[in-house]
Amino acid sequence: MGDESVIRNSIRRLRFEHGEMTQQQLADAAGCTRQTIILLEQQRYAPSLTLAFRIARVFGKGIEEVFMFEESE
Amino acid sequence: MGDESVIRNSIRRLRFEHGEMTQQQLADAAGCTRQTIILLEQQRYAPSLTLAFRIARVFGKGIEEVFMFEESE
DNA sequence: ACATGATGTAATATATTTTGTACATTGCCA
DNA sequence: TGGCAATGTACAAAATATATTACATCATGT
Repeated sequence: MGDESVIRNSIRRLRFEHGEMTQQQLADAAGCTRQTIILLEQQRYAPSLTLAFRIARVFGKGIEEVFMFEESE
Repeated sequence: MGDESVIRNSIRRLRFEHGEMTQQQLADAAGCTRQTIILLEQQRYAPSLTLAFRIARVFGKGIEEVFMFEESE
């Protein structure tokens, strides 16, 4: 899928809205590494659908409230 | 993420509900290969979040209407 | 001044998703 | 009967996501 569609996310904001939750705490809650959270917050890549579900669930949100799909055109 | 959480999907059903849409047509509309659609319909793996968004969008649905997160416990 | 916790960087290794290609099967219809 | 469209299988290769480890920086509190 060599397209230019991009996925943004609000992880950083949500983390702070959840009592200054730490990257490490989120990683633990979502079952991934802190490194992964860092890269996601920096919008370096889109997560797997599985991880997206898990992260959204930590915040009690739906996937599309956390991750935004940005069309190519 | 070596866990046992599983993602199910309703692609096959949605395809038929959309005028017997062909695997190839869906693949084209979603910007992936027919092979990928086949494997997804067989629940062989979870798609990337990007592809999940694209497929859902082809059907005019939200991600969570097409892909279901199944908790480990 | 020092220790500590939170964040960031970098490099490499592993896992997973997606493609590409080639071929098999089945059902349909001229 | 023969051809074609739709689906499926198998396998290797490419692309991408995630983990691991180790170290850097900055702010805070003592």
